[in-house]
Amino acid sequence: MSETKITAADFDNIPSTNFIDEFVKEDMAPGGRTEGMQVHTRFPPEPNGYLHIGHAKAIYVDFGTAQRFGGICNLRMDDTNPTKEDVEYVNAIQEDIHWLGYDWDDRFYYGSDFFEEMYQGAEELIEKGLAYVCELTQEQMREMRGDLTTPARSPYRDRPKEESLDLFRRMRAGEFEDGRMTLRAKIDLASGNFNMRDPVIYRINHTKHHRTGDKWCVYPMYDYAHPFEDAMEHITHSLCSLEFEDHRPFYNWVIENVTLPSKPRQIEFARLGIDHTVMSKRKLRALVEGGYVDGWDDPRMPTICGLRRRGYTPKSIRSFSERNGVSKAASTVEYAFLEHCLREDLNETACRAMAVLHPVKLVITNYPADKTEVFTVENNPNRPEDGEREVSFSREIWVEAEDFLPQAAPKFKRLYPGGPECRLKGAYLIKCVGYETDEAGNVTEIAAEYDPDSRGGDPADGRKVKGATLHWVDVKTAVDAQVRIYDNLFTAENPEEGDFLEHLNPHSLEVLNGCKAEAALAAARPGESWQFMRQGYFCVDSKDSKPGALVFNRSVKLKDSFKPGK
RNA sequence: UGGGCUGUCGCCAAGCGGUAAGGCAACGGACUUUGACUCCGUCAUCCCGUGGGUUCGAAUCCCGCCAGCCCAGCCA
Repeated sequence: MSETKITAADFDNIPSTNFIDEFVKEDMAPGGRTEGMQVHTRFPPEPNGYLHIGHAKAIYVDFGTAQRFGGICNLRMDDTNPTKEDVEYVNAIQEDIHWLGYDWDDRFYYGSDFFEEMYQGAEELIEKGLAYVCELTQEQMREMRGDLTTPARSPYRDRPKEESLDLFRRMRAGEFEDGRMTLRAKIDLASGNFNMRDPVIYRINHTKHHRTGDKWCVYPMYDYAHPFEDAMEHITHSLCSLEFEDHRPFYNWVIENVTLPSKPRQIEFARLGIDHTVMSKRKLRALVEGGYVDGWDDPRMPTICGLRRRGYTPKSIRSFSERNGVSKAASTVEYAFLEHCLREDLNETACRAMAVLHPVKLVITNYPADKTEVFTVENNPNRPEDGEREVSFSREIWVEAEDFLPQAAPKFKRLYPGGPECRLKGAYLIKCVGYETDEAGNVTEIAAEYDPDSRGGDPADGRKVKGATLHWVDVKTAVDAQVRIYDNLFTAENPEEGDFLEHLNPHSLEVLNGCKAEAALAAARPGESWQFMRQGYFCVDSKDSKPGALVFNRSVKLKDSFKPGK
């Protein structure tokens, strides 16, 4: 995080990346609302589930905005509803944010840190005649809320403040059961904005809170708690998603009417949507609890932990968030863009290796049966500093089934009898001379001849190689692996429409057993990503991989310009 | 139907009165011991949801209309 102190005069020199930056600059400018202050934001998740890629955008907006302006960003667990929240999630949330590469130093808060102050603030509102205890039941309140054109009502609205104060104190003391009464802000029952029709700001709930235990039985509502927390933490800019735009008038009402140490400003932006997946916690939870996926960290999930297990890197997710931009227009980004950001990072950093997903044995008929050679290949052509590794080669090797065809096909420049000379990456040039099949006609073995004068892959006479370069694995030293190939979790572009479970993709997971990998991969570590030549990027599974039993998750496939046929 | 917000290329997104950035996707081509990467080129000619208006001049200002999203939890 940036340590630089920025002065008001410096703000003009910081380029704006989005409309929020413009607002911040306006506030920080001479004469502005927060002139002379340090930009201070916060990321306020409710600890009731795991973080997903949508949160990654919010994290980027909250932490990133602070960073750009030399400011700071707090992490706050918004835990004002004990019936939904649990400590289980608190640690996972912190871990995910750190993994993404952001840090809040010692500024870690809980909304519940301010319960006492919030309570005092509520008494202040009562004393000012701006809040009252309402005894309407939930059903009655709903009935009396009015509708789009008729105002709401409450018979308790004009109750003397002494009476409300007494009742509110007894609410806190635990005299009443859940739902018996509420504290409401007294604003405008006829407002076109329902959030201003005397919103409930405190409710009774005798559930044990994950942090404060049984200390409280009255809890503040989000709309009251959030501006309060922001002000207590001296947040200058409270960035949140679009659905809270309607709540801003009440946010400001609280800031204006309760004695608070600072006056934050709420700015809303559009939340992130990605096609072929769902983002709401409710739906993600349904996928986990319904057993449709393996858990919150299933590699198909858009959760941070799922993406991590899939092989996504923090850098790729940050880049995705940043390059998506921030605006107020509801958007659904294509999954292809997320994939692009990952490829971009992995192409740079992932070591190459050879592995065969659908192995077929290829016998080099003119190569001695008892001979083994060792070739040296670079780990990453983009980064010579990553070194080289050795691969063994002998008469029998595994090659990819799709690299062979019984006969020629348009544009196909790999193996087929009488086909072009192909290069075995780092080894020799070969030509296919035949093949064998079983009774069903499946190819069981391919026969080829090699050119002994092409050691390393370069023909001695310098002739041009017509065929493609193929990856391969020596049969003698190959290690077995399981490979998991993933596809979209949903077939529909927007599964949010209707019953989202109807759009589940039955082929979102394909498990391949008996895959062959080169010997060096036996030492691969969980979480490491490799590029298996032309097959994509694969991450060693962090849960199911054990020594001697490799499991790879394909994070993303490579782009492929080869289109068979014509 | 009341309130709030949004509408610029298939998907994101700049643009803030001076004559439509960029990225992804797509499509050509070059290069290549990954049909990857990289590189070059094409991709909103009377156009910026739409109809008017103001102006020498508008995607940008004004008015109307249309479409989409959010709000009637003692959830966040």
